[in-house]
Order: sequence, then C-alpha cells, then structure tokens
Amino acid sequence: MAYKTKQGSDILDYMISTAGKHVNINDISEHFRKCGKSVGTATIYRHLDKLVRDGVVAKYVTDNTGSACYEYLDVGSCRKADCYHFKCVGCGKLIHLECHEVNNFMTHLEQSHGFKIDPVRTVFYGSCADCAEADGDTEQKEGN
Amino acid sequence: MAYKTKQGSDILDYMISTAGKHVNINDISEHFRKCGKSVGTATIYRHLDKLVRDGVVAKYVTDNTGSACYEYLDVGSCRKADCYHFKCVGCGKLIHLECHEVNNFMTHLEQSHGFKIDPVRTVFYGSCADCAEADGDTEQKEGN
DNA sequence: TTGCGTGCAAAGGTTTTGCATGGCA
DNA sequence: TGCCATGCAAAACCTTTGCACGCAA
Repeated sequence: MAYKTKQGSDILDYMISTAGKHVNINDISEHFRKCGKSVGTATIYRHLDKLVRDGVVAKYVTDNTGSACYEYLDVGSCRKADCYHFKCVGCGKLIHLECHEVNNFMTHLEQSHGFKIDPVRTVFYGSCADCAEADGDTEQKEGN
Repeated sequence: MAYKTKQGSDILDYMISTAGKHVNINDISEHFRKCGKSVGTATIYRHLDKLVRDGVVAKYVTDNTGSACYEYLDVGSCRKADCYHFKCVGCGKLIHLECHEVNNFMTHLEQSHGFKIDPVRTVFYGSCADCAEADGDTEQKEGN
C-alpha cells in the first residue's frame, strides 16, 4: 500500500469514525454500499490486514464461525500499550480495561516467564459485573 | 449421542491421552488414520462439539485462518480454573500458563472491577521468549 | 426392531489469491 | 510512464448439514 487511494482513505476514515466500536467485514461492506461507493471485499481485507499489521486497527476473533471483528485503535488519545480489552460473553460488551495491576501483571509475565503480551491482540473473556450478577456462573448464551 | 459407539469412545480416549496438549481436527483425523481406523470428519466435529458443551473439552479459537484447537480438561487432577493459555504470534505455539500471579490478578479483576474471567475462553497473545529474542522480523517461522 | 450414529459428499461461510484493468505518483 | 491497488471471480479453508446405511440398545 505505497500509494494513497480513495478506497484506502475511505476504509481508514470509516474505521476512525467507529473508534471504540467493533465492526466486521460485512459492516464495512454495507456501509460503503449505503454510501453508494461499493468497495471490493478483497480490498477491504487487504487494507484491514495492513492496518492490523501497522497496529492501527485491532482484529478480534471470537469464533471460527462468523467473521472476525475489527476496531480502530485511537493511539493518539489513549495509551494503547496500557489498554486491554475485556469482552463479556454474556452481553457481548467489549470494555476497555485500564488498570495498574494489568501492567504489573504483564511485566511479571515478561520478566518471569519471557512472555511479552500484545495488548492489541489480547482479549479477556468472561462476565461483566452486570451479567455475573444476573447470571450466576452457569452457561452463558451468545449475547452478540 | 445417546448411544455409546466405538468412534465416540475412541475420540474421548484420544482426547484424554492428549490431556495438557492442544489438538485440532486434523491431528485427530491423522491419529485415527495412522491407527488404521479412519473416523469421518463430521463425526469428530459432532463428538467434539458435544464434549465442549459438556465441559469435558475446551475449544480455543485463535485465528480465523487455521482450525480451532481442542484440549481435554482434566477436571480431576488439574484445577482448570488456574490454567490460562498464551499463544505466541511469532511461532504459533500455544502454551500453558500456570502461575500464581495470574490468579492474583484475576482475583483483583473480579474484586475491583467486577470482571469474572473465563480461563477457558481467554487467550493471551504475544511473543514467547524464543520469538521475542529472535525478533525484528515480522515473518513467522515454524517453532513447533 | 427402532432410531441414533456414521460417513460421504455437498453446502455454507469467511478469507485469500490470480489476473486484467484502472488509478496514483 | 511505471507500478501499485482494485475488483471480480475462483480457489482455498474450516465447519456444518443432508441423507442413506450400519450398528447399538
């Protein structure tokens, strides 16, 4: 992607406009279709792939069935390195998790275990306060 | 699966024999092929699906490309609640992470943030010691 | 005998790839 | 003008489903 193209900008713009939300290929495709400008699926995949490699966008995979979802990482306003994600399997909410303990823990992992965690890729799954309360601990339903 | 069948037992036996390791559909298929008894893919999926629903086996999805991997949960001898997974994005290895700090951290998350983490679904992404060392390249080499 | 489990193949879905064309620099 | 990006369609992949047959109870 050495060249700056209309499609590339459109895709990035759309990702920025959805910062904090999660979108999948279908969402993006549909958005462009609604706007009258249809962008090929392959192009979307190719650009998203690059954005993910560049650390501009995060890719979250929750299931083999269904498509991956992507999220724009607002690297400017938020120190992404200290920012982890927690996804509630109950209600489907994806929550930003900013917490000193996280960093301490990640430092421990790196120093004692040699594991260098990538915040952009790592998602914690579990139940949020609301869902844990309403649900107890039994099996959860797909809330997505 | 109301009936007890040879295939069902074979699949469960194999899962038990690989306790602590991660296998995918292909591994299972190949194992049976080597043993002379070939089991249909659909059958493997169907049984694994049931085992996952029953909580006997965990299913980990790390990427949309590549197949999901499964792990027998030795609920008897191993406190699965204390067992997390770390996936190296460099070499693709999936590593068991057993560490007291993890538990402390998870407890903190639950008590201070109300997040109850599900160990079976949560996978940490990053670089393992080997890959972090040999870093600098975005390429992946086979580390298995 | 009843009806579930099996296995094959086809279908279903997402993602990737090949190739000719169009657009950026 | 020289390449890169695009877009279409086909391929590649994993997973699920339909259906006839075999096997467990």
